Amino acid sequence: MNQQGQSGAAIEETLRVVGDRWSILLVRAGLRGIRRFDDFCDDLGIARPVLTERLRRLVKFGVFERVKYQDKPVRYEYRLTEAGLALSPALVALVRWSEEYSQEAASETTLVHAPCGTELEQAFWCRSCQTT
Amino acid sequence: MNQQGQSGAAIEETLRVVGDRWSILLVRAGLRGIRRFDDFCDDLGIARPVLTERLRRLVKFGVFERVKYQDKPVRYEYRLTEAGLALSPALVALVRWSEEYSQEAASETTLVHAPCGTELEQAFWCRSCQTT
DNA sequence: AGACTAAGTTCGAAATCCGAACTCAGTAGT
DNA sequence: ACTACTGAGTTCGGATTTCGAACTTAGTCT
Repeated sequence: MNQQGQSGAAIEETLRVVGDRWSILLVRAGLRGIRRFDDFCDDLGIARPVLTERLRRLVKFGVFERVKYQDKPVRYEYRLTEAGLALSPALVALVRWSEEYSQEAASETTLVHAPCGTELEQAFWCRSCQTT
Repeated sequence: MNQQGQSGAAIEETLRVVGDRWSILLVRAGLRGIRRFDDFCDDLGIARPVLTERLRRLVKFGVFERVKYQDKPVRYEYRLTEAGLALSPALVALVRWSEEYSQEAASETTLVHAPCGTELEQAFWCRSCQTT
């Protein structure tokens, strides 16, 4: 396995979208089913004005979408888009890292292969060679 | 594939270490071979006082180590530790995301399987079943 | 001596973040 | 019809972070 090309702008690009202290946490909350403004607020302890700004930005970048969920008093909630869901491999990698290398690692999260129960590894996979 | 346990504190843990605007960029610079203070500074355009603070913190958390590389005028450089290198799967996942979902995606980075030249995918791999 | 290198520090100005209180539209209870 | 409540925000002044530019320190090179 080797690296080619200059991954120059690629990470900057992603970090421009989710590279602040809250956005990744918002995505994780979204993955856990949180959708409402006040719930994000309570769950993360983020300040309201910052939450407003972050959600707007994430909507602009296509990570969340703002969906009307009732009319009488018009109310909107925020749902992860396909692009937002696609961030989960990155989140998984970050969780993994804390489990293996963080000193305070007190967590127990594991991903398990449903058919056999073995803990999953995250690896590079070459589909044509059928090897890692 | 299914998820178990509450990944509650796990991501917060990682983000406490690399969750600011610069740390992940510093790790990426480290992976590209950058080691010296001024080079990090020039490469990222980070303000010097912030760079000082970030490197110290990353050393404290075991991502970089501060290594003396000459005596006469005592000079130190910063090298990624094993834990720091272990962040690369997360970086790869972030690069991938920008390639697939970012609007401005102008990048060309690919990881290639050296033996056969096929572009690598990132997937979950169950070692015992030998399947994804 | 004078210029240069490299890793930081110091400083005041600018941008962000924060909590707490407020707005707005509508609903529910008495 | 008055009051209380809900939920998605906005407004505000103060605290924290970040910034760029200039400075320091120790030692080398000419």
